[in-house]
Amino acid sequence: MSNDHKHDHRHDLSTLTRNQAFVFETLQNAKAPMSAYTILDELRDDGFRAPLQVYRALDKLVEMGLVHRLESLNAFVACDHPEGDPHGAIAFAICEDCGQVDEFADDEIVARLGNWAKTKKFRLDKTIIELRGTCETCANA
Amino acid sequence: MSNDHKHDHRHDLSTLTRNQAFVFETLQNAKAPMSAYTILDELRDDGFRAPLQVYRALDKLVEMGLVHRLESLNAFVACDHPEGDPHGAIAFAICEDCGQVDEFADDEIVARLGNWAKTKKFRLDKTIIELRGTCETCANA
DNA sequence: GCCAATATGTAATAATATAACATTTTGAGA
DNA sequence: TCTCAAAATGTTATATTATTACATATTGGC
Repeated sequence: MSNDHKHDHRHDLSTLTRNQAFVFETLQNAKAPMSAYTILDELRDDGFRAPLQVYRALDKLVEMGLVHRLESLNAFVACDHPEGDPHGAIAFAICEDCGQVDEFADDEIVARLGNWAKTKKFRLDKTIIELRGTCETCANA
Repeated sequence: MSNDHKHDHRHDLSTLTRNQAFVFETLQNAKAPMSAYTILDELRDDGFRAPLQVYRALDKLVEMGLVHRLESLNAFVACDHPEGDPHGAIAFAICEDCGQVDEFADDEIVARLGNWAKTKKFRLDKTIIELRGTCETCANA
């Protein structure tokens, strides 16, 4: 059985620490995924000086489910889901052109992967689904 | 429509260049995914001296469909499929413990993702599905 | 207030990946 | 076979992403 549900959005934003809040806000304002180092550069003026400050905040935010890491980009996005709406595995569609990310869930896919895991007795911790391509807008441009 | 089928196993192994053959053989003999730098270290004795020699061979091998890149590991594995058996998107189940990778296909999942893309008019170039967890053997150990 | 857990600051370094440029090899067609 | 363009290779330097190690500060339950 998957435990992707482990990290719900139980976390009140007011419980974020100073650094976590800065990083989260930066990601929320971003139009596309950001690398840790890009975030760092944006936060120099707010007293950030080292990568670890960003990585540590990101670790927590991902753990809380407020931020997602895009493995195929080595970058991060703020979660798109309505506050407090917990979810299982999510798929990301990433436009190579404009960088925009569309986040969606498909229960049937999650179920099929869970089933495969069950059959193989594979203990599933984390599911990564990323689609790379071109969004409608960029395809028409 | 996905064009994940673009890179079939049309490529005769005899068409591999010297460097490609070395890298491919190294991956085929490996029990777990290898990073580019680990491959480089294994091939020092065969005249490899720089990362680019490995990355360039990997690029071609991935293009040919003989090797897969695991995005969540920044590592590479030799394709597991019988020679000449073309395939669409593949899922990888990666054991965090022993590193072994189980490669599988699920047409229904591919279809659903393709459908999502069609609906959103997203031009799908590449599908990444990676399951992180613990394999049966390691779970019992 | 005490103290343990958590968060932060900072420097150094490790791990992964690409840019830029020179040279060599390969293979299709004249 | 010769030619020449495409592909592959060699090499140095550098960019990008991520972690280790250690010191200090803050927070919150008791």
